[in-house]
Amino acid sequence: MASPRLKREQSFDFEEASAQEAVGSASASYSPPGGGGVFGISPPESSPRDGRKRRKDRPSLVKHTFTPHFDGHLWRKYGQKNIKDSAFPRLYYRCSYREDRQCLASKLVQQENDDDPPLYRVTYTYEHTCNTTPVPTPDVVAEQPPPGAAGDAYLLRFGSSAGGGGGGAHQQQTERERQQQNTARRRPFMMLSFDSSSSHQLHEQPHAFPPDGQLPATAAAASPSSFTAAEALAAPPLTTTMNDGGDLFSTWDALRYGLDYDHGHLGNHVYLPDDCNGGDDNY
DNA sequence: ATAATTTGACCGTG
DNA sequence: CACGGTCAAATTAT
Repeated sequence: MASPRLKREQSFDFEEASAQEAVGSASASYSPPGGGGVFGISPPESSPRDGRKRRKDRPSLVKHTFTPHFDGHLWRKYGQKNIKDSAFPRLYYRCSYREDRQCLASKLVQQENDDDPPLYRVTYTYEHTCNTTPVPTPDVVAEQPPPGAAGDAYLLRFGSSAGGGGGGAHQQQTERERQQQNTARRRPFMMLSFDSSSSHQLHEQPHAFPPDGQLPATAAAASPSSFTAAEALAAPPLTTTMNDGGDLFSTWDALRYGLDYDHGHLGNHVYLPDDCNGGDDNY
């Protein structure tokens, strides 16, 4: 009858409290060279009896990006809630290794705008204590989006996070985003789309990318002369010219080819410009 | 069948 | 009291 809600032992008490906002800065690189990292906190192993840390005390990192799922880590969605202050629901993700490696790393993904390339505000809480090496994922961060001014172009910052070669964590994106018609009525902004060899849940998608690595004409044709992420992505010359310092290309190249290799099971990642969900907010 | 996801409800903090 | 956050169970997808 009633819901047997068991008493959960939520004794999350941490020390340290540095809520920094790395807005427009891809400096959110998780590289703890020796007990530091972005958060610089310690795992909750002490006796959480006295220090009643408030929620606000939790170390969190705010980052704006168009690819909230491209941080090189595996996240498991554990909740979704509608925020009164936001027209979009907030998604709660936790490290998939939380139970395996006690990784308390969690992140909140909230859509800020419903622009063609929806901007997501990702709030990272705690660092990954797991030993999993993040896959080289390009971070597309938006730099200070115009609040009210005519934002014609966002400053997309392409950065590569982590550079491990072993490949421990795989990106996994399993959002049930219904494929709506790509009506590029507004700005022909291109979305980042990575297709893997293995077909996943998106059986509805026959082919997101041509084998030759060409960008979908959907936006390609729609962007006659405008800086778009697609251009930057499609820019990398496939001619093995070995451009020194081509970190960007290197990353992308590895992403497009390295990840393409079905070494096991890579997650598909298809970003579609769907104007948020249809009114499907079952409340 | 397994795993991840989804949704609702409860708790904590402000 | 209200909002936000998390957990638990149920459902769905693979």
